[in-house]
Amino acid sequence: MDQPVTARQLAREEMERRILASARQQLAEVGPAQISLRAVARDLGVASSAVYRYVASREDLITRLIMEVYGELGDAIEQASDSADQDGATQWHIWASTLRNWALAHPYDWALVYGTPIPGYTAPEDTVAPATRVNAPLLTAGVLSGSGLDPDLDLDPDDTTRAATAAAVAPFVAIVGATGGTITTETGLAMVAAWSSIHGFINLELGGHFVGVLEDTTPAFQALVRRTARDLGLPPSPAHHSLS
Amino acid sequence: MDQPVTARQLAREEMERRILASARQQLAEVGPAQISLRAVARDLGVASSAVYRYVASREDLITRLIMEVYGELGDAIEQASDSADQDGATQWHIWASTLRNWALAHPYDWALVYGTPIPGYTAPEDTVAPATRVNAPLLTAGVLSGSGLDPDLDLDPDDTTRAATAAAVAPFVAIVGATGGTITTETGLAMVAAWSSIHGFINLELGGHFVGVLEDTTPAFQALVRRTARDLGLPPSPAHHSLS
DNA sequence: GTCTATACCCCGATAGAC
DNA sequence: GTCTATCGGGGTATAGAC
Repeated sequence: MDQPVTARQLAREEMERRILASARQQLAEVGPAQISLRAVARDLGVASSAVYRYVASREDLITRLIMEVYGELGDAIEQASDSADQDGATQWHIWASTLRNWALAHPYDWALVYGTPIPGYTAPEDTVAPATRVNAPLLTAGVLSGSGLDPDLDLDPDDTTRAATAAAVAPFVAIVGATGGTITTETGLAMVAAWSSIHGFINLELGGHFVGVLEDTTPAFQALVRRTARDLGLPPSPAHHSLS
Repeated sequence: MDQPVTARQLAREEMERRILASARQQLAEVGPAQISLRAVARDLGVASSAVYRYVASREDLITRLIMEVYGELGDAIEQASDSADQDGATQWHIWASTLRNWALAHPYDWALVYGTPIPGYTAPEDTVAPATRVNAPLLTAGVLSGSGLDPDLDLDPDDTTRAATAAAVAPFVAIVGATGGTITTETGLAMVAAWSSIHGFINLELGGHFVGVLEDTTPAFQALVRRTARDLGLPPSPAHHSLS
């Protein structure tokens, strides 16, 4: 089926690349909800109708942007993850710090994928796979398998609640199980909590909600990461000063 | 200075009320970034120029919306807070649950104040006061003062980092101190972490990021609240089954 | 594959009559 | 205080010539 690469194909790919790049820049200037095909066309110096040869609609453009952003964030996460030893606590620190640093450096890209959903737009299933990559290091690495989480950490008030809670996180526990590791319900809950706190901190920081509350956000975030590492049952690691 | 209430004033207040109500509805339909004065005018059946007699600009309208939303959320929080005993752990559970339930019931209102910032819009200082009310119960109530946080919970790797961390949360510690309570740096950090995790969970849930990960989000959230209560050093409370 | 032209919408904000 | 009219933009998407 695949023809050898023709000049036509190369030109098309180049144009697609330019369209995406222009849209990315626009995203950083006006935000996700205001992205428009016409602005892309203006930026590239072509007629707006020409863009429709490469992008089916505005929705399609946004979908591609989302996949590209997930891809780049996934790359950043993987690259940072690979360049370190496999110590669980270290991996966790690296993952969290990389996520935050990337979000601070690319706030609109972050908002596109983890911010307020764009009204009237619903992401197709194509975006699920690249989204998974971002969190993959946490599941596949030894982050959780080495968890020495306190087994007597019983937070559930009664058996009924305990059962409902176990059922609630079952899919997550199964996902981790599919990667080879095995975790308890309690560890799954700790993971969701840790994940939530990282995202929450980043979003609160980006939203300016720490102004007047935190003098310097970075040490507070580092403390948060250390706290969650402990909650995850990860053994204390050596210094992490260089992780921002 | 204040004149007795004239019919003119009543009419004006009624019109202002309608404009805000219409904008609120629009917010729920098209999202914060797409709110427009013209749509409000259309909705109310008046000329678009007439709206400018009541609202100075689009920015002004958004600011009023933000203050109104903060006000309503603050009301909900205060009401829920007052109708319960003053046990710290219970207050924390109520605060977190009320926040989440309100967010799930009013996702666009939530997004307006805690979601991705609107590009090109920066909130004036008028919005700070109503925003504070939402978190007030956590500071003024005995939530933190009764904290029996483990004093040997030393998460900081060295003295330099410890000092930087203490300086980072100093404003927050001071805010709590101004309400009469006194907390340690460690408790302040725990508070920021707990706050972050609640917000993060809500935003991840609203963004659909728990689909396929959590079968039921409510028990997971309850477990998160219990976990953060423990992190805050709050003594375990009796049952909280009815808090959803 | 790109163009012009078009149909049919949207917006913020202001001027001036009534 | 409301109106019409206007300036000067913005947008999605398609049709049809080249």
